[in-house]
Amino acid sequence: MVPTIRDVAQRAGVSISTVSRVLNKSAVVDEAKRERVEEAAEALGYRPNPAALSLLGHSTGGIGVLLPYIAGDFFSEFLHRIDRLTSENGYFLVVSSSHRSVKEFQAVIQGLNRRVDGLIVMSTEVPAQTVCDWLPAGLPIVFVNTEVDRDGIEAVNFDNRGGAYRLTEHLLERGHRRIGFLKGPDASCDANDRLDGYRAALRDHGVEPDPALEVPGDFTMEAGEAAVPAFLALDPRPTAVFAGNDLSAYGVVSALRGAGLDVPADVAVAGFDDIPLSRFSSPTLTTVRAPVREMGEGAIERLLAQIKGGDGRDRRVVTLGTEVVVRESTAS
Amino acid sequence: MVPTIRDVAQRAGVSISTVSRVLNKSAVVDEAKRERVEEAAEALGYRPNPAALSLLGHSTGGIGVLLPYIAGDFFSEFLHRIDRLTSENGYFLVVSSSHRSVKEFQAVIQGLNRRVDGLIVMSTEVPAQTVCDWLPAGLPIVFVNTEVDRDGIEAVNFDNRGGAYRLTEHLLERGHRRIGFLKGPDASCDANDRLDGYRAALRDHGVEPDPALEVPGDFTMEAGEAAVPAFLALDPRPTAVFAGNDLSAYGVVSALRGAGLDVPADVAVAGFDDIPLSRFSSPTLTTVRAPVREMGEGAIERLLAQIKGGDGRDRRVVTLGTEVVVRESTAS
DNA sequence: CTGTTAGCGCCTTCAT
DNA sequence: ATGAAGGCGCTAACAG
Repeated sequence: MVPTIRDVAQRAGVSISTVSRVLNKSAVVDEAKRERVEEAAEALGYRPNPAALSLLGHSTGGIGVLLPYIAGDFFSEFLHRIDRLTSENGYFLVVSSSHRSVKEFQAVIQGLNRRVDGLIVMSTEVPAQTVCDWLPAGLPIVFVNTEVDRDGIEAVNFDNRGGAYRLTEHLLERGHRRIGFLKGPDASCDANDRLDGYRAALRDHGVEPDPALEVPGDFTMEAGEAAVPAFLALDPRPTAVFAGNDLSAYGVVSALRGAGLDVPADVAVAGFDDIPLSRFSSPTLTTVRAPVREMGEGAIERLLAQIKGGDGRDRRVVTLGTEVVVRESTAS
Repeated sequence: MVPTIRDVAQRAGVSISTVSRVLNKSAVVDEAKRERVEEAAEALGYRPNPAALSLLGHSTGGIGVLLPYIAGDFFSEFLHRIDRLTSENGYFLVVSSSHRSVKEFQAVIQGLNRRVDGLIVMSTEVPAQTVCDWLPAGLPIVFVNTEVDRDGIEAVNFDNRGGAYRLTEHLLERGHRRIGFLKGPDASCDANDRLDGYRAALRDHGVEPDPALEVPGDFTMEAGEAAVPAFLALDPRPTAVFAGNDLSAYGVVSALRGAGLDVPADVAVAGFDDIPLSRFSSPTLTTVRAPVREMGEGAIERLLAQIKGGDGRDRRVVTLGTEVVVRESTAS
């Protein structure tokens, strides 16, 4: 069996309280006994039972991370950043990223409740306020890339709208006036913010947004391929397509080529996310880059601050900037 | 405060034992009381404290996953597969993927000990036996892509050596005789198995491996770029380079181009992993595909079987096959 | 300074 | 069928 504090006490010939005091340095203990206890603990390989600690209301040592299912590098990079800072601070990560419904999402988040000291939540479909209502007040939470509809909530977001706005401006500068937009999932706030930015840029440059140019999609490559016939059927045909994310942009590129059109000569294509592929594909893809690393680090830093109870924290939404990356797929 | 079993008992006008019996269906309880208890629990939103359960020696509900730092899709796809099956079975995932040293790796793995019911460990540098020695016997573990040096250990590996062997054969068939090999980290068993496969294929086809053709690397793109001068300095210069993984293969491609050489016309390049980029890059990359999905699902299934105590389990290493994917970068 | 004791929330005998 | 009591491992008062 795993040794308990009692085993250590027995081996050192002291009471369990003395052991506790030594190991937690919570009081002064006779030098000789201290050494005996330390030796005994070392010899037995004693480690306090985390369940007992957390039952006493102490820290669980866990940090929960809830993400939607995200493929690839955003996921791994984000988690990696969090992981580093988390383990450096003696915490471990409890991760969940597969929720097929809001119901399931809620169940997972509530199941995590007393298992972690704090939560980092990326919720693209459920607003922050709702998530908070599922949990006891006082549980530290930092949201990431989530719609925040109330004050007093901490979040690290990035500027979807601004990125889409500037990417659209880039297309306008290149002379495009008929710019198709491939939408993301209806419920996704990322998708909606990007659409907003696209529309706003058009308006601000004197181009009235045309609903016919906005084709439904869901961020998958298949949706990108499926959307191309709709774009090509328009009259006049769009000279550029702004896809809601890189993955679906590749679907668009692939289907356009299938239709005998060249990218960017016949139709320019742009995406959003700057996945690694975008730098290497042929053509390389014009897109918008999100500050993944800063988001991960920012979120965990603010969460740890909340947990450590520094009450001078700023309960607010931080929005990090995004950067337009111009590449071949929108070359004039 | 979060409601305890006592709150439920009080609200239902029964003792806590009765509540426990109802909620766990551990004994027959009077119909009327049962309903009252269920109502009370529902109304209060009662959920047993996981710490208390685990203190009683019951399940913690956690499954630990230890991975080395892996960029991109292998990581996210693997974790995603595990996550799905894990949460479907009512467990949650405790993840750690950043260990800069064996010491730290050991600390993390030991820290996870009583927090989880079982462990999935991918250890590319420390053999399975050593990891087992750090933990109490009896804790369910399944290794993934890890060197196993003793019987009685469960693991899901994939055939690094065979994949490298067959990819080398492919290059030989294309007529290459001077094939450079860009190595991975010395301590990585993946890297070593791939090197083994490369050498074996050469020998089996009557080509004596030349140590000068084996250039050090560490699986990063930078290492790939840095290695190119060494390859080009050889006389005769290699006509093909087999990089230990895709990422470093791209470094090689990039630096070869920088040196004015064409891939594959002047030098063929191949990698290992089949990252998503490989299908889209220019040129598309010849590589070896690992069965990520099967590994994730296989590992978690076998771990759950261990946890559920089915003792008819087969304690052995399962090695999944790999597949050579021929693309443009090695076209004749 | 140090040992004893009372819980933390829950399940599980043990009586009733 | 049900309530009372013991104890999982540990810390934090409380007595010495």
